Amino acid sequence: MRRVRVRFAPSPTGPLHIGGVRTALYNFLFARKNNGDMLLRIEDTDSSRFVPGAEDYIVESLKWLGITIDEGIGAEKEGAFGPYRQSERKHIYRKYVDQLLNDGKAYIAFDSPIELESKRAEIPNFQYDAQTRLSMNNSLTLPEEEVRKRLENDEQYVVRIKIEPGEDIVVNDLIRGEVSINSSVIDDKVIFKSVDELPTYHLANVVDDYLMQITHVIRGEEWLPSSPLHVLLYRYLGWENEMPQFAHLPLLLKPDGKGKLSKRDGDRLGFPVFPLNWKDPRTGEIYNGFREAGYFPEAVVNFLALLGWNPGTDQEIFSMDELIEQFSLERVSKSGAKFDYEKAKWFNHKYLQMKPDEEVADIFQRILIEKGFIEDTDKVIKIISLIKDRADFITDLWEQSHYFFEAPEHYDAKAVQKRWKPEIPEQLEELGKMLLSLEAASADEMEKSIKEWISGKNYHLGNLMNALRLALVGELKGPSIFEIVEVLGKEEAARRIKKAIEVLSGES
RNA sequence: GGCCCAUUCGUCUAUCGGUUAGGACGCAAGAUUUUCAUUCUUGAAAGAGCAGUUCGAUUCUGCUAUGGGCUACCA
Repeated sequence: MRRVRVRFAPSPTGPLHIGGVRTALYNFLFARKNNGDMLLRIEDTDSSRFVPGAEDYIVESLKWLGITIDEGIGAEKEGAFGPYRQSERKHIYRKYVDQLLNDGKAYIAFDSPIELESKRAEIPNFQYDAQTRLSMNNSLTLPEEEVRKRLENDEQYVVRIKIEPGEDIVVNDLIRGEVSINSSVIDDKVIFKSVDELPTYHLANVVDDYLMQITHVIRGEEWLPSSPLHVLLYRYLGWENEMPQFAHLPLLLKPDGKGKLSKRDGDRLGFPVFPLNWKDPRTGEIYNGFREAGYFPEAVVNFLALLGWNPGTDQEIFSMDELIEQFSLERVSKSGAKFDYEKAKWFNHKYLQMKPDEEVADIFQRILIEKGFIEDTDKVIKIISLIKDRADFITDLWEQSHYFFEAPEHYDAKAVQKRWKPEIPEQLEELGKMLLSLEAASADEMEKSIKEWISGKNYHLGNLMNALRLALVGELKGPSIFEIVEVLGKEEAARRIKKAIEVLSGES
């Protein structure tokens, strides 16, 4: 058995899409599960679509998610099969192009883009193939002498694969089983272009996968239709025995409507579709990332892993190690999965709840400092323990806890109307005084004393407690009122009571 | 248009010929909570359609429909 080697091979044309992230994740899980190697290769054969910074973005995204690379770009040690950027492998491809040319498996074509365009406009369903190639400008139709002259004159050309028609090509897909397609419907794809001396994706990925000894090609379903071409390429190159196994992953679809998830959907529906924030260097356009939206990488990984794969059990929460342990391509589903943002949020909620309060407090401290609050660590931990379960994100924490740090500036109008009864100011004032005279300082003790006091006075418990909450928080929300008093301290609580009476009774 | 792939609750999915078709998200109701949330309980919610194979089909086959992908000197 050969050592398992898989690759994630994105092209640096912009930020890494979340679907690409999932492809990377499945490659990674498969490699780890089988004690194999995970390579990162950059497919930058289209020089015109290169976007600066995209490669770094890819590496940083994978790193953030805990998808570690063993070999290639972003690996600790690059590895013995480099270079891992296709643009740096120029010198390697030429040899195989010549081999195909010499073996009569490919030919040189001079048709200009304009000529091809007009051909397509002229003939419906025009395809450059066995039917049409003899009516085109190429080394099959031009005299040898003419071809040589054109090449000597540095005329632009492309190399096309010469597909033999009428043969059923079978691709054995690990997820879908046998997929068969007749070679007559495959066109003579461009495999090399003289303009930048680079191969196209089809040739480059076959050559590189072969040379890098890739055993499994795990990629998106959009490659399924061209995989027979790749099989043919392996065959024409004489590598069919070393051909990797294919696994085509179902696509990630839009949550509403139709089509595969695109970058526009994020803006349109208000959630990220990229791992990290990205600013387009040309347009200045901002794309939102999961990281900046407050997601934990573990939650994103967990969510993504289950979009298109499941182990057949009821387990929902998986650590990376558990995913590795349980992952298999056989259990990847065949149909596309709609991106469910609500579920993504739920995963993050779960992960937030699982994090120790100390750890959450540590992150929250940084937010507090940014807002200008210097707070005692134990106090912050205490607050986190009180409010954590009502937050989905670290970024929700401030919204849920601000009243611990700053007195309310205004009071929720609806709540005031409902709970600020005429008798309340007097009762609250008494309560404030009583509070200050208490020896007890813990929530439990205070609860006991205050409740006793209220029932002794025959005051309405619900009304008074809610009014107190209104005075302390400004709204009718939050954890136990006595816990709040404990954290605030009796003095601060009394101050807030006084202020609420001034503000609210002044108005009424 | 041509080719390829897919099709179970609104969504993600389980089921590898015989199940009251299970779980999760979301939704609804109830309980708990002096509030909000959490939590717990309960509920509504699915085999695209039509043939065929079979004692028996969600499961196998075919057709139709629907959805998706590909059809570039892009990946």
